Amino acid sequence: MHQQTIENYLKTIYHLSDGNSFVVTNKDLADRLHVIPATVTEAVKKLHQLKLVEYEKSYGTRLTSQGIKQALNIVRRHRIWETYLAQELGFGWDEVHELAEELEHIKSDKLVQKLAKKIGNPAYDPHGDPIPDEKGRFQKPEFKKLADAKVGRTYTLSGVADHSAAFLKFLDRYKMKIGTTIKVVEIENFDGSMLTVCNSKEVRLSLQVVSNLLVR
Amino acid sequence: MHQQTIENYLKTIYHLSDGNSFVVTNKDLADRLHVIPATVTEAVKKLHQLKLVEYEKSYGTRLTSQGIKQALNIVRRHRIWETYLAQELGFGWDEVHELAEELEHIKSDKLVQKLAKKIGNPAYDPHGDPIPDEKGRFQKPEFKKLADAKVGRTYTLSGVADHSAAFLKFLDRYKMKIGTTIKVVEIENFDGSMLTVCNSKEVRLSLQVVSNLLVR
DNA sequence: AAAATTATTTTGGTCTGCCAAAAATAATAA
DNA sequence: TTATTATTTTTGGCAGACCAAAATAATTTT
Ligand SMILES: [Mn+2]
Ligand SMILES: [Mn+2]
Ligand SMILES: [Mn+2]
Ligand SMILES: [Mn+2]
Repeated sequence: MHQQTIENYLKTIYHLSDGNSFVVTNKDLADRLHVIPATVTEAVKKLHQLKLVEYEKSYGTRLTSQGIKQALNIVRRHRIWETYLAQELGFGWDEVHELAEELEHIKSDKLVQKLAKKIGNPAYDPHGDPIPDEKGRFQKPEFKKLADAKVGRTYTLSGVADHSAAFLKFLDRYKMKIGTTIKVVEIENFDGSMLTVCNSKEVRLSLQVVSNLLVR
Repeated sequence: MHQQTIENYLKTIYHLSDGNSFVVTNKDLADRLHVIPATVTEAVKKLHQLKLVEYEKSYGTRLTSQGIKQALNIVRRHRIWETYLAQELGFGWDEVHELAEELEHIKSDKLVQKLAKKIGNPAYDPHGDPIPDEKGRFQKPEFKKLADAKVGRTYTLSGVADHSAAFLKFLDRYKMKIGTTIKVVEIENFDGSMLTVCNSKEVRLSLQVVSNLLVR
């Protein structure tokens, strides 16, 4: 099995199982990886032989501890690259994911280590996602959706649930980024939209938007 | 054909034809790419269909202008990465080639452009090889082998003919790098070795070594 | 000019990652 | 508890990148 294929499967299983080792379904994997379920069946069998996943047929797949370890390493690489590209080379947070998707497969721990050092071993990537350290450790931040926030309170934007370039560019237009404070002025309970104050301006944000903004 | 395969073939053809469009032999390609000649036969046929090479059977292969263009772009990427890794991330000149061999395939001109800018759009890579610009232009420096140098003269190390880590580390031990001046004190015509002065020290260099040192 | 050597191409396979369609299993709705 | 629907697995195939061995062609030696 090609290393790159393995890595993409492991990372995807990891994300679908929400970081923990919940069982992941073949169809979900197929959808995320843009292949058909039959392809996934074959792949997870091979991953099983490599002892990277536990696999019970017709039930699902979960990472073994070995699998988690590798998955975390790839996640680390991905997020280190994203952060590096943004901080060191001036890429926008809407551009870094696609590039990191390729760069994460470059096989050199030394390189990742140097990149990380250069940007000061950050704990979070440009989207607010935590970066595992060399040993895979990280504390997951306690976010909540802005959609679940209370009127009158002020929050700090700390993450995004939607990583699409479209959404991130939308946020750019409102100068919203990780760290921006958002005050909830009023919630329209007809459509769930929120009136907020953001960069000293009043902005109305749709339910779509506020449920993809993660705040603290 | 996989893009990466194409790129590796084009780059190798380019190097084997010494930058110009000399005809390259199947066997030479096979040796450099670590495949057997039969594989090359298949590959060059496909490259021909893609109009990237001219190919006359049982004669050889040469890059078309389209092929040269692409080859130069890959060479550019490779050398930009090498320089970036060395200058910006502190990798040794003996380490950068292997990494660049992977990184050169990341498909983003914007990335390469940013890397290049960060290191000041250099004209030469850490081994003294010229870096083509975005349009593929570069002037090839006029090197000569130290082996062909004259007694009593002083030269500047400007390139290396052998890019192996072993050779580069050897040079490191003598603190020789691009820019170091070398004075030829004496040539032993029994074995072709040279007595030189290098970093204010007398050093005897074997024929092997002096024929891989390119000087100006 | 033969003979011997070397290079190239052809032919028949393997392996990997994928898909389409059919068959087998769940899971859900009626 | 049947149907109906959704998911998973099996089966048979395809394309790409490769190789081994045999068949050709070119080059070099004698
Ligand atoms: Mn990403
Ligand atoms: Mn991210
Ligand atoms: Mn190199
Ligand atoms: Mn180089």
